[in-house]
Parts: sequence; C-alpha cells; structure tokens
Amino acid sequence: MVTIYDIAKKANVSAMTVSRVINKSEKISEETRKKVEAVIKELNYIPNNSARNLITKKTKILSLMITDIANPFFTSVARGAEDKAMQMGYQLLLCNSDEDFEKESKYMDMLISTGSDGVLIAPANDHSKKNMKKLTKHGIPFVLIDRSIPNLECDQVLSDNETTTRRLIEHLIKQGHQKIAIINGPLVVSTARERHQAYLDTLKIHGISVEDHLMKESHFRDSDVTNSIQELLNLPEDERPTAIFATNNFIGMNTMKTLHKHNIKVPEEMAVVSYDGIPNYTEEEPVLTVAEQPAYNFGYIGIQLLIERIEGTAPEKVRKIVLPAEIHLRASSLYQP
Amino acid sequence: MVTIYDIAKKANVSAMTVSRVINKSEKISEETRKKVEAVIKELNYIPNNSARNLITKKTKILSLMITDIANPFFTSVARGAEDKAMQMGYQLLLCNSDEDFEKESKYMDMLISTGSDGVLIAPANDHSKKNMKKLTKHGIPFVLIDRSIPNLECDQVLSDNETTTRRLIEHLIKQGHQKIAIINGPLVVSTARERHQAYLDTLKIHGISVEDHLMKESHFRDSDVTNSIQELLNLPEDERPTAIFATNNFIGMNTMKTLHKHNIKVPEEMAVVSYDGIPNYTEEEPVLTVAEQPAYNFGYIGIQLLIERIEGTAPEKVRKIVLPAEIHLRASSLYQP
DNA sequence: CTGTTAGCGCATTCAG
DNA sequence: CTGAATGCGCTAACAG
Repeated sequence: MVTIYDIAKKANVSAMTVSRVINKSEKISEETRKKVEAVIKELNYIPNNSARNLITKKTKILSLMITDIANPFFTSVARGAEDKAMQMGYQLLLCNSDEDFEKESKYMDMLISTGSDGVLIAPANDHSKKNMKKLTKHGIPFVLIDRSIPNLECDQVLSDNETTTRRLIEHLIKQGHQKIAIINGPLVVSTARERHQAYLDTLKIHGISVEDHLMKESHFRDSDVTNSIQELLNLPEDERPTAIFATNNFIGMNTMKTLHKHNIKVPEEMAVVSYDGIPNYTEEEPVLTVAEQPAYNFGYIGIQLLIERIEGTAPEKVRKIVLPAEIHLRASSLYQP
Repeated sequence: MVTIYDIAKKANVSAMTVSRVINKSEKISEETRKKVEAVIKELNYIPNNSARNLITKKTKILSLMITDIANPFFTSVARGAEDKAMQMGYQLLLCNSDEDFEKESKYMDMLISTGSDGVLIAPANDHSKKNMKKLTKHGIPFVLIDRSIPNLECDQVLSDNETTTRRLIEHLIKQGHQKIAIINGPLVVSTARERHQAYLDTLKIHGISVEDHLMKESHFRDSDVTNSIQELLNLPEDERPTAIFATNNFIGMNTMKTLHKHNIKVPEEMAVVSYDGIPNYTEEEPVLTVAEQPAYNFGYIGIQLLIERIEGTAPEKVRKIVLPAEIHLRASSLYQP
C-alpha cells in the first residue's frame, strides 16, 4: 500500500506537506504542490480514509435508510438523495429496513460503527424513536423523511397528508360517493395515522358517518389486499362501499388488480383513488387517480438539510418542511355517465 | 466517545481483553466475558470501525456498482446483492455510474479510499477495464455481473445472450417474420455486442439476409427511441421491418410506446420482442414478449462469489457463471389470424 | 486465559 | 510556507 510517506520520500518533502496537498491547503507553494501531485499520480496514491476518519471523526459518508427498496417511491427518494449527496462531495450508503424495526436497529449499529456523518431516514415506525435516540447519543445528526415520530423534535421533510387526503376524499364525495372505504398501512406509522385521521375528519365535515367496517389496516409493502377487498365485497348491499381510498402505491395497485380479478368495474361499480405515483411501463394511459408525492425532492431536500446540519450552516431551530402532493384525476375515480 | 479503554477500566480488565470479547475470541473465561459484556451494554459501546480497519485492512463493506438505479433490472440485482451481503454480515454500498465511465472512475477512487472489501460491478462499458485494473492494483477483489470485459480474466455472473437472443429471433422467424429490426444499446457494452452478434448469426443460419438499415444503436437508459423507430417506419414498404427486437427493457417499453403513438398495431403491423422483465403495475395482463433475466440472482450469486474470493474459500481458477433467461411469449409477438 | 508493547496511516498541534 | 512530534481507537504479536 502506498502511503503519504512513500510520496513524501519520493518528492523530497515531509509527510505533512503531502497531507496539505491532499487536503488542498492554500499555504503551499505552487512549485512543491505540483511536484507532490506528480508523485501522487505516478504512484497511484489514494488516501486511506480509515486513518483519516480516526482523527477527523468525519467520513464523508451519509446513510439513507428506506423501508422498501422495491417501492418506486423510495427508488425516487434514493435518486434525489444520491444526486444531492454526490454533488456535495458525499457518498451514500443505502440501507433497507424492510419496514422492520429490528432490521433497522441492526443497520443502525453498523452505521454508527462505520461512521456515518449523518443519516437520512424514513423510520420503520414509531418504535424507531429508540434508534434516533441512539444516533443522538453518538452525535450523529439525522433528518426524517416521509414519516415523523411523535414527540421527536428534529429536521424533517414530510408530505402534507392532511390536505392531500382531504382533497382526495372530497373529490370522491363530489363524484357522489358516500360510502368510502380506506385500506391503510399499519397505524404505528405516522403517515398511515395522518391519512386515517384526515379521512375521518373529512367525512365528518361533510356529514358522512364513519363506519368501522369500511376501515381496513393492511401493509405498505407489496403484499396482497385480497382479504381486505373480500371483506368489503362481502358486506351487505347497503353497507358496501362505492369507493376505495388506498394509502400507498402498492395498496392502490393491488386493489386495482384484485377488483379486476373479481370482475368489478372501475369506476362504475367501485371508484379507486390512491396515494403515490406508479411508474407507467406500458403504452396505455394510466387509469388510477393518484396523489403523487415529490419523492425525488424528499431525498434531495432531505440530504440538503442533513448536510447543513452536519456542516453547521443550519439554524439552531429544527426545520419541518412540508411538501404538497400533486393530484392526478384519472378514470378510476371519474364517473362516466 | 466510549472506547475500549473506558470499558476496560470499568470492568477491571485490560483493553486487550475487551477487544477479545468484542471479536468473540474463544479464549476468554465465561466470567470475564459476561462482566465485560455487561459494561459494554451499560455504556452503549459500539466499536470504531475506522480504527479497526486501519489494522485489519478489512471493512466488512462490499460495494455494488450498477449503471442505472432507475432500471428495475438493477433494482432486483440490488435486492439480491443486499440480501446475500446482509446474510453474510457485510454492508452494501450502492453506487450508480449512470452508464458513465467517468462517474464510475470517480466512485472507484472513493471505494478504494473508504476501503471496500470487494466490489460487485456491472461495468459501464469496455473502458471500465482501466477501473478494474485499479482495483486489482489495490488488492480489492471484484466480480463482474451482467457485462463482461474483453481479455479480462475474473469471476463473473453473466446471462446466456447467445441462446436467449437466438430463441427470441427464431420465435419471430417461426411467426413468419423475415425483416427483423434490432434496436440495441451501445456496442461498446458487451451485452449489446453479444446480442448483436447472436442476432446476425441467427438470421444467417436461417438464410435471412442481414440489412444495415434494420440495425439501430440506441441507449440502455430510459431515453427515447423515437428517431430509430421513425427511421424504420420511413423505409420503403418492401424494406420496412415487420418485427423489432429490443435489447433491454427500456428500449422495449419505449418502442411499444412510440409504436402506439404512431398508431401502429402490435403485433399485426409490427411484432415486438424484448430483453428483460418489466414490473407489471397494472391490473392488465402484460402484452410484451420478453426474455426475463434472473436479475435477483445476478446480485445474490455475485455477492456469494465475491465473498468466497475475499475470504479465500474460492478456488484459484476464476469462475464464469452463465444464467439462462426465461422467455415469456405474449401478445406482442404472437400472430393473431 | 490475560496483559504489554507497538504501530496501522494520517492530521492536529506547535515550531521554525 | 514547511516540518517534527504526538496520538486517534484498535488489534497483532508476543509474553506471562
């Protein structure tokens, strides 16, 4: 392995001078800088970060913890995060918690051990607070994205779940729907809770009674919603919903698939609206009405806040950034006379 | 920061003993082990990997370099790689070269600097050989996936491009097609070259003349193929192809979209076959005939080979694993009388 | 089974 | 502008 000493010897300078050249110190004469750089190139020298980190306590590595790498929403988040991180001279370590607190904890120890300068995280659920506390104890800044955690003051980039949900539900109401079902993720996740609450509030505002049997709790991962749908379809005619609100892309997509299997016509027999965009890999126009969140920006802005926190350019006060979603009205919820 | 010395002092042992406990050395009395572990837990001690790496030259970090994080093919590769890496106690650093040799080189220096134990890489193109040589010079093992590099002896996990392409083209020939176009990626990438060659060979075997104007070179990223398609459609009636072979998922998908825009009926006016699966996010049955590669296994097996190489359990001789693709015949290439 | 000594490669002091 | 000494946190090699 080539070290600064090898460079120093060959360039007839001290190791310290080489170190200064590497770190782009200003206080180096043009002449010696060029001489050293030539030797560095000649010997293919690449600095050893482990040695560096040991002293500086900095790694120039940021970590991104997401809950599902198979979800296009998080793929976009990752792209945004990666773009900003690279632009700012940081590397990105990608971790996938699979919506699992235990797996998240395990990764967290690894991150601390390896030395991340900061962590951008979509927490698995409310229990993740424990992991956040651990980061704080180790002096590692973090920024929450997509999901908040109760009673945890920190920088975060979130979606405006209240407004977006209300707009989706009111759209359904305007289309004449009174019995609107919700298929949600686990309520131990903040986004599920907020969308649940906004669903309830909107119904109440419009004088629509809330029915327990229209509220289903499923998962945010790409798992089947057959049971939930089946239960909704099994309801007596006068209780059966005429519309379904799916709280993420996989639930929405699987709802459409399942309804199709049951030969239920959308939107005539059942209207569907969903959270999150779904990439269109076909030549057909998309059908599903969705509230598309700015996933890329979750990553991009999240990393920006994180770096500002790390480099001390952020204000003392924590920042909570709330981004709007964009609603695309499509056939799945538009009444066709 | 808590160090082994803090633990040692509080547990009334030497730092070395603490180190042994952390590293699960056998030669420790049950009693002292328990005592030390208790203090570690009490003080929330997590070892500093930078210090460790400096001595051991091991980081327990593997890197995965892919060329396009937005491509579902590589997302699957990443999942497979992540699963295996985690299972074996390694972390995965994900890098995205964007099909760009320069970006790949930049990441490569970072990887070497941070200290990856090994690299699993889908090289951007043949020029990447230079980057591979650099890894070798720094003693970092690597495994190629998806794409090989001419005259580079190393472990690799590839797809059987020759057989798969032949089967796709022969399927088209059986359907009665004689004028078959190919829209390919850049020929500086091995997979593009191999598919190109197999396309030529298959046509020749079946006595079909090869026409230059039916061979288009595009990109593997999600960019438009409008020009290529336009040129094909502009050909005089008797030279115009009746089928298109797309050499990856994005090309296939964009070919379908573009044909749709031109109101060209598939497969009646133009049959289409494509490489790579495309996730189906709709309730409709997929239409496109594809050769689906075992992407997950590229990652999974690739990491396996890599770890065997790192830990010295691999045979001296390099291994070349060739995985078959699975052909799904669908409407886009099936003649409907 | 446990402890001592030394040093991994580099940047932070502090001197010149 | 340059250099010498020191130690970051940990483990390899040896000694007891």
